[in-house]
Amino acid sequence: MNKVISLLGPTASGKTEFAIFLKKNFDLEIISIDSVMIYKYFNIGTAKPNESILKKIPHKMVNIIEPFEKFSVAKFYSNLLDCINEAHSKGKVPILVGGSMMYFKTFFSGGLSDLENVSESTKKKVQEIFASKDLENIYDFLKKLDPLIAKNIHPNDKYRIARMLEIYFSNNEIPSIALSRYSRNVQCFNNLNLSIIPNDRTLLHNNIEKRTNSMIDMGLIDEVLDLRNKYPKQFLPAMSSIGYKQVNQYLLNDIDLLSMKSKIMAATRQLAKRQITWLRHLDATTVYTSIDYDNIESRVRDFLKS
RNA sequence: GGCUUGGUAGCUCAGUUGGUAGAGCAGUGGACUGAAAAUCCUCGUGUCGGCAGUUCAAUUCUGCCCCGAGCCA
Repeated sequence: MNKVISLLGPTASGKTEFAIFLKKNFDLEIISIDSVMIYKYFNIGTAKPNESILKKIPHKMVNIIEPFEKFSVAKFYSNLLDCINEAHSKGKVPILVGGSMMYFKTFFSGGLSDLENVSESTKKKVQEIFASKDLENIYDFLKKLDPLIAKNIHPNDKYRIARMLEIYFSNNEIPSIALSRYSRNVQCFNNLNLSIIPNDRTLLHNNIEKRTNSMIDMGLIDEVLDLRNKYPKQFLPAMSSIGYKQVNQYLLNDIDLLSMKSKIMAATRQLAKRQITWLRHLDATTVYTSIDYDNIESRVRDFLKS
């Protein structure tokens, strides 16, 4: 009794509805694998199930932190293990549903390297380096410090170069050594992994268009306004996610309503593409080209019986 | 009807003093271990509106035609 079902798919592929359908037929516990739905009050733009659905059909890992809090894969992973254990202790099989593929990857590979947390002062130090030096120089520094790690990072990838410096300063070791240190709990679950890779991109794009329009109709702009009023000067990590970012640009008069919509749709399509790239290369999952209710349901039924 | 102006990649446009063209966006494929819905990389042949003329050579010059915008009647 250590079964775990995973259902992964790109945005707008209908996985959430499908998980709810499965939950009605089997004794499952839904655990969301979504880096933005974890935030409270980010509802419409994340396509989060509404409150009455969440009440009837609880989703773990949804609405677990405040908008101004910082989250991370590490926090996600330890939370996830707790949720899985809790479900198992209740005799339920957890079903992990979502599209945050790095989170899934972390779960499948049994966790992250054993690293020190990065302190605020270290973060600041790294920021100052980036403010005072050219990216090129910083990359050269990393290349001399740790050629192995630099090889895997593109010189333009500011984000990852910064992260490697943070790792270096917090662990007092070069990143490639620090990252190779694991205190992993070996993945000891009995997994059923199901992926949705839509074979009809046009259909997916149409769904994205419909869903974006309906988000706006449902009041996405008001949701962003409310968040801005509630947290006027705070940095909200989820504000840089799709939908929220573009509505903010619209509210600042940087773009008009029409281009706001088309930018949201484009960003969503790009997200779906990246998610599909992950799915093509994550192994050990059974791939479906669309949500095939009958086939997936019988697959789940067999798995639960076994 | 006359004058002005534009018609170049799916979209917005640049360019060729005549040698068949290139950016941004979109799209595609990919990378990705603590903000990942983030961050980053790869990929550009299109009757240069149509027909004819000049020319060794026209998308570029000339003429006519078609379509759009503006102004004048």
